[in-house]
Amino acid sequence: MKGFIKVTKALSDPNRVKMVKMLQKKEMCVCEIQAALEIAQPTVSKHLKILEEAGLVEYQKDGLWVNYRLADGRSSPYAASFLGNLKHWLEDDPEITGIAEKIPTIRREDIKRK
Amino acid sequence: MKGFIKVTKALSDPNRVKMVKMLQKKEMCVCEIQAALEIAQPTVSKHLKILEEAGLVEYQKDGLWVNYRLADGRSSPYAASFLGNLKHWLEDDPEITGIAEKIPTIRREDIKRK
DNA sequence: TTGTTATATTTCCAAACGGAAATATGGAGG
DNA sequence: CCTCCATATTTCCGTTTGGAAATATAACAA
Repeated sequence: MKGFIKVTKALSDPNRVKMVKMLQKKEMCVCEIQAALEIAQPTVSKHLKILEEAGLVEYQKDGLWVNYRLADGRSSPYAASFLGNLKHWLEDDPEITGIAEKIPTIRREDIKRK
Repeated sequence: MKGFIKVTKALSDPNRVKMVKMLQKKEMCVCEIQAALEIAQPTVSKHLKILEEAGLVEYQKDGLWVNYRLADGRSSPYAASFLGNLKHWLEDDPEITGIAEKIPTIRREDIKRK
């Protein structure tokens, strides 16, 4: 039960769902996700941790960057199933398509922070 | 997006998931669900409303009783999909099997309130 | 009508949640 | 060593959530 609740809870926040949908397109680092969603960097990190603990995403460090990608589903059958469904779900959602259009314009080298 | 979030939010609480699993066995009234979960009646009603607004359950009045059952899924494709998955998911979960064993012993005529 | 019963709604409280600001960590390059 | 820079963690704040108690609603019965 706990594993199932972790996945549904992780997917019960719009920004986290958007992150999953973004990562369907390509692997992204924290700062790219931040640029796409326009929320603070610590907030992005917190959300990504929740997704990771639910078995929905995984990451790989590359120098200073941390690249996140969709998990393969080995750690949670529930996560695997939801990730499968989300491949076709929400594809026509305006919030999702808006972000999808924005992604190609985001390059990690160009991101400025204050 | 909103419809999807409603379903995942509805299924992100253990008691609500238990309600769905119970209703897979049979149609139940509020007082029977209350007896099975051992939580206060207003809490049961509140949870059922959340499940109903997510398109996961529906109800039919029968005199004083209100019988809840799983929705047919027409109101939400997400709800329909999750209900399908939940038919086999959590079947061996101890929390779920414990409740499943308890259900046959609950008869609405025997339930006493204070 | 009055009373009784099952359910819904309201009200309140403590805990959890999403968010941002400040701070800490840790790798890369002088 | 020291300084950047990307990310993580901590801290705090306002909002939401799950819960129970009190109250309201609605349907049956006398």
